[in-house]
Amino acid sequence: MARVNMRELARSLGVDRSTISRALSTDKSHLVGKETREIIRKAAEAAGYRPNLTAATLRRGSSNTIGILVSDLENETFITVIRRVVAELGTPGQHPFTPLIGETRDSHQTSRELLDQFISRRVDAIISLASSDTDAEILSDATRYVPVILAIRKINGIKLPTATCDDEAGGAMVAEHFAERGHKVVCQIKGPTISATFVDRALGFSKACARLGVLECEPEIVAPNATTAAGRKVGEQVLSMRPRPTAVFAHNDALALGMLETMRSAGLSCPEDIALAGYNNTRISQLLSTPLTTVDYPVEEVSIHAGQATKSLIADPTNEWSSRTFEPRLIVRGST
Amino acid sequence: MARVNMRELARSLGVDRSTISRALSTDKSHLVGKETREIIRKAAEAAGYRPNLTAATLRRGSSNTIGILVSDLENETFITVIRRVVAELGTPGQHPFTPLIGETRDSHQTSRELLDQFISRRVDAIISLASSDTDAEILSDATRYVPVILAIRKINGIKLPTATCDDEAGGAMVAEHFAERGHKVVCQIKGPTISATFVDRALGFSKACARLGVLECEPEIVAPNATTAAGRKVGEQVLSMRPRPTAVFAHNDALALGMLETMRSAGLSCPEDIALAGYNNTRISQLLSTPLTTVDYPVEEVSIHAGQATKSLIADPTNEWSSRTFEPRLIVRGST
DNA sequence: CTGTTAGCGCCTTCAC
DNA sequence: GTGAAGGCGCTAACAG
Repeated sequence: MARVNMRELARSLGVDRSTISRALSTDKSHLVGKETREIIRKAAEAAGYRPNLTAATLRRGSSNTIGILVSDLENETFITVIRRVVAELGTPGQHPFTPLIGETRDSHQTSRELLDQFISRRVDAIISLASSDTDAEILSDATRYVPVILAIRKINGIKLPTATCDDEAGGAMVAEHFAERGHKVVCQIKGPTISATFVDRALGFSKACARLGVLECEPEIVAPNATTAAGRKVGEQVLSMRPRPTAVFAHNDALALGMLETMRSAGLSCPEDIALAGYNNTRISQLLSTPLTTVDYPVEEVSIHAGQATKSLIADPTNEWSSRTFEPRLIVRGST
Repeated sequence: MARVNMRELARSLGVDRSTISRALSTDKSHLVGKETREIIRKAAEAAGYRPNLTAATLRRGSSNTIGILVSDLENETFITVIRRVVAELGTPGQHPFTPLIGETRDSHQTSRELLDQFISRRVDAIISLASSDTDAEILSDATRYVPVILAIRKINGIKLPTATCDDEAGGAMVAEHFAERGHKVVCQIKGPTISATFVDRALGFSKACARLGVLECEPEIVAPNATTAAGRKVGEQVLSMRPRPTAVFAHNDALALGMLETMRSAGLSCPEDIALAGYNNTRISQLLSTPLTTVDYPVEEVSIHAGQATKSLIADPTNEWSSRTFEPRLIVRGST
């Protein structure tokens, strides 16, 4: 694994290391004579020279890297936001920021370790799409070293720039829709309450139900994860409720999918026996046998705001940056 | 953004930098007196000391990091393999390897840039789940600096350790199944031919058709991407074929999903009007109104083999490591 | 436009 | 069990 460094390259060309450095940099190459620059570039290419970015980072104090924390790589909404934010920050090469992606799977331990890694590798900013309330401390701790931006999932009682969706409004929309359709007895399949997202969806839904005189079944149902598998499992609890709800609000599309599967196994049809709504408007939601009523997530706005906050804070960490909440939109389809 | 370094920490405690280094390391802390070690650990914690891993990497020559190249973060099979391989290599903290994930979206340019980044950041190994034939050169070039392992997608005519599925066999299985069901006129929705995966699936299917006397419609249909959107689009070409095929083999489940949607829009039902098979056995495939016949991908075996090859080559880059091909399995469901 | 020089923060050999 | 010292490869002052 032969590795040429600047010193050797310089020696072989009879110039100084600093000239090589300048010639190969994007922003200082104009300081080098055109001919010299070309010679150096060719020689570097020929020698298979690869700059050691860890050395550059050490020297420069910054790595041109951003850390992205995501709770679940199988969640389409997260992936869309990651892509959009990465595009906003510029592709590697053109723009300077290379994204480092780490998946937490909602493990506090993993979150802590990945945050440590990011900080220790001197990322220029951290964007968390994985924040749960239990991470409040480690995340605000991280801000002592590097700007931290939250997207999708906010944390209450912590002052960090955040781009998120008005989940309370989203939950309320679903409740209002159920009421309009004449449902009297309903229930929620809640996502894990460590995430403020799900707490807000639940709250918005419950408040609206109370206001509209719609009954929410007891006991409350909380899925351990916001996944299809979990939805399938807790779906059985829903079916055994008495009185049985005629409409169910699942806190995301994956949970709704699981619920749908359980219903199918039980020989129940949707929406005739039980109406069902999800959240996020993921691609599958419209491909199902019964297309799913769901809440469209303002992915675009959230991504752009998060990306711009990140850029601004990298440019100057003392910049003030406001948190913003964007509006969701109800999409009515065949399942309700 | 206050950052304490070893030197300052050492000064404040009246010990030498090297003692701090030893006390805080996992493998050399036994060289430090028990008391001193505890004092140092506490002080580091209190001061918010974060080791600068870029400096450590520079000094040590290796980063305890592996680069993972993936073509599409929305592809469930890739994500499953990533998770499995990461688990195989150990979680950060416990084990030494932190995964850096980069998405190429099948762009040669992006692949090249990410590879450069990985090499320049001195990753200890690169696992590519994104290899297309056009990347042959940059990938084998990368092996001059760091071990490169291919998973899922192999590249023909390049000698790299590879863990993949026997896609030719998988394609043949589908053709045989179609023949058994009595189909005489069939077609394929092929994935992009830059990936050997799809070339093999096509070849296996075509060979078996020829052998079994099943007619493949002309002209061949190749989707620009292996996504649902692309499947929906080329699906229209399929419907306009004359004679119209009675069975369609889509090269993955996402393409099949798109085809299914196009069929539904055209008022055709599956399998009555057209039978449909996919590939990968992704979770949605069994959740569809018409559960999809598909080919189960040997995810577990591929991941384990790739992970072990990676560990072995990190330990010693000169280790011989064989490529292996694992067997797929046909899953027959309602769509055929 | 190019060379000289110093040092980023860490780990490791060597000495005691 | 601890200290001293050098250098990993690079960039940014400063000089010329």
